[in-house]
Amino acid sequence: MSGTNLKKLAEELGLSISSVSKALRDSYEIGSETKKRVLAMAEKMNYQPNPFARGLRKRKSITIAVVIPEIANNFFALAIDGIQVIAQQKGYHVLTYLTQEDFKNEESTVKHLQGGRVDGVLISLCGNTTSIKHLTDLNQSGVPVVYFDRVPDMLEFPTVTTDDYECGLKATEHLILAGCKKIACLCVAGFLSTTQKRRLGYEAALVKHNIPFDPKLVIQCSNENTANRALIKKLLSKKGRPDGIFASVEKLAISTYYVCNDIKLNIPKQVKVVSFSNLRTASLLSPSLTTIAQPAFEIGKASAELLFRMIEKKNLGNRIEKIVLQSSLIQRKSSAAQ
Amino acid sequence: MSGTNLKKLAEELGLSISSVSKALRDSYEIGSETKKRVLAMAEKMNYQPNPFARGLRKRKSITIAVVIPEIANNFFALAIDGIQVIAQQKGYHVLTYLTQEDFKNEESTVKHLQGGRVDGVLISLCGNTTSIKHLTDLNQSGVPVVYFDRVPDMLEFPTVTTDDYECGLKATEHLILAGCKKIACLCVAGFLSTTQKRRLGYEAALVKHNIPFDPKLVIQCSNENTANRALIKKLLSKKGRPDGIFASVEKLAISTYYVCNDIKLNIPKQVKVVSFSNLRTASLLSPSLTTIAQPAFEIGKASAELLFRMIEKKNLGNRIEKIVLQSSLIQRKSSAAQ
DNA sequence: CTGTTAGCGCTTTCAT
DNA sequence: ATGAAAGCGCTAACAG
Repeated sequence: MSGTNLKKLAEELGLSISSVSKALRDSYEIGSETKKRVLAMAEKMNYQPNPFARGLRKRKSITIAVVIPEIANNFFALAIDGIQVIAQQKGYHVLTYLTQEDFKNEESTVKHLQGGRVDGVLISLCGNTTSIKHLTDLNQSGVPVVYFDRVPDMLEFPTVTTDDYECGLKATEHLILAGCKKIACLCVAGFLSTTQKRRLGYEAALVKHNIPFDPKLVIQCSNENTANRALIKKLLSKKGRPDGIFASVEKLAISTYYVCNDIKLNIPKQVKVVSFSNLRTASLLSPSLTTIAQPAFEIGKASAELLFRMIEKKNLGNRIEKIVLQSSLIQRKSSAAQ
Repeated sequence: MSGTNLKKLAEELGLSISSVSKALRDSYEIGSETKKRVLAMAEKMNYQPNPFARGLRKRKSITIAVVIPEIANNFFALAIDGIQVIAQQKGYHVLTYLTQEDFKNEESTVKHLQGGRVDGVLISLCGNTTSIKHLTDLNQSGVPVVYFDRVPDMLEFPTVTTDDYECGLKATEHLILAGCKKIACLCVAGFLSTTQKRRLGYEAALVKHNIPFDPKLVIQCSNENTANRALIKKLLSKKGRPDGIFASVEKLAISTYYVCNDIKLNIPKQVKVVSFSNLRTASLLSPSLTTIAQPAFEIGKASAELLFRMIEKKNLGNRIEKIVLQSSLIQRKSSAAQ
């Protein structure tokens, strides 16, 4: 039992509960002498206010929730890092939830957030999310929601994203300029706007360079690594295989890396690969992979900052702010250590 | 405003607040007819109990805190994953805090946890933590604390760790058996038991194989990547450089990888490297790095399970349980894709 | 400047 | 089987 509460403090000091409360909150109604005494005693008795009592009374939790599909993924880990930095600055607590890429999980998690547990929510949707009613409900119950990276396809929400279309184009163009004639696009199935936009960028690059679009070169992958690897292996094993690969998410680039290793295909001599990723992983991947690095940390920070702006202004998404950050193409110089 | 509370539900149903409360908690005191009506109305009005009111009343938060030095680090990301899985099973919420390897941060974070915000704490200490008074205080105030991975050096606490000494020995022995004559040990400075134990394992392996111990080969690194790289570069640039490197943490292995790339030193032909790491990163690192993979996900799960056992039994650390999990040495077959 | 009081939403005796 | 009432610890309006 921590047990040190206002009542005990007040008894010890011979003051009333409310005076102690006011003294601790540095109210102008309290004399400086008394304040000192109270502060000293609070320190001595190791007093910490009960967050539940305060939350109940003030109808404020000083807490935000972060809902993400997974965390064993550099992008989200870095994003959380950014979120935490801002939250800490603001004196907020951060509840983290993993949906494990499962819509059912996302739905029940968001529902649990209705009761007033948090003052705001940051979310990156999971791959198979089709409806966001659970989130609009939450929003209507008074909780501001900011979507980051994996955002709903509609226009009416506060979002923080990167320039996915442009980067899909840039990445594919990079392969074309490197001499690739037959470029495959590895996508993840689903309605995620990010993947969609990247694929559209891929197609636009082909059009721009007068390369015919072959739907058979667009590979719909899943969340199953082994299944994905089988698909990629099949793609790269047959003759007439592509000489360029655009992996629209990091995971698929890693799978490609594996498969190439496995079937002894040299990157970049036999196949060139360009992938979305982030700085840290990019540095670990074979130096021969070119990557589009998303500013994950900055996305986290920007999302949290936007959310806090909304919380402070009690803006539930009436004035919608949309932020788009720039990714950068990173091409590592080939190395000698191979 | 969510606004749906027991009072409104009760009014709508023409029942008393307490009856509705009981019905929702499936009390035997309420008739099954009434229960159905209540449940239906709660569903309809999208009722979610206020966690603060409940927490205040029941003196229980259904929340745990996870305090870690950083998250943009595969080990901790995977550990959190494991923790979340267990917490979700138990219906608990998870507050995450990053200390950013800063003791001051760790101290103030832990202090904020005193007020009853959480029912238990999982912590991995930061590198420069020397005293754990803040944690023993927290524990005495009634909050069970489980230490994982980076645990205090003393014996009296519930911990979840890996077999660091054995693995330090195993890793070094691996290098010796691979023919290395001059093996350097990259450590991080500080009182972390993990690093200490790994270094002791390194020394033990040398003794076992009659290799003289040269203190100049033990490099004390820091949290500064650039400084570390400079140290490693210096180590590997001079003639008479080591032919084997034991990196006691993943970060240092990555730095080594960079430096070797930079100064065109071939791994493993010119320098063999073995490092602590975890499965996912191990697979990204050059196939020529051998790694000791820590079961990060399992550590997370085991830690959370231990904590919940303590919470349920109101065990504040009187009966101390210590869990040691096994790491495994992973040697990737060299690949053709280089 | 300090104290009294009501009440946030919920659970839990205790009555009925 | 249902309801009334007290109280968890805190804040804020109102008195003094």
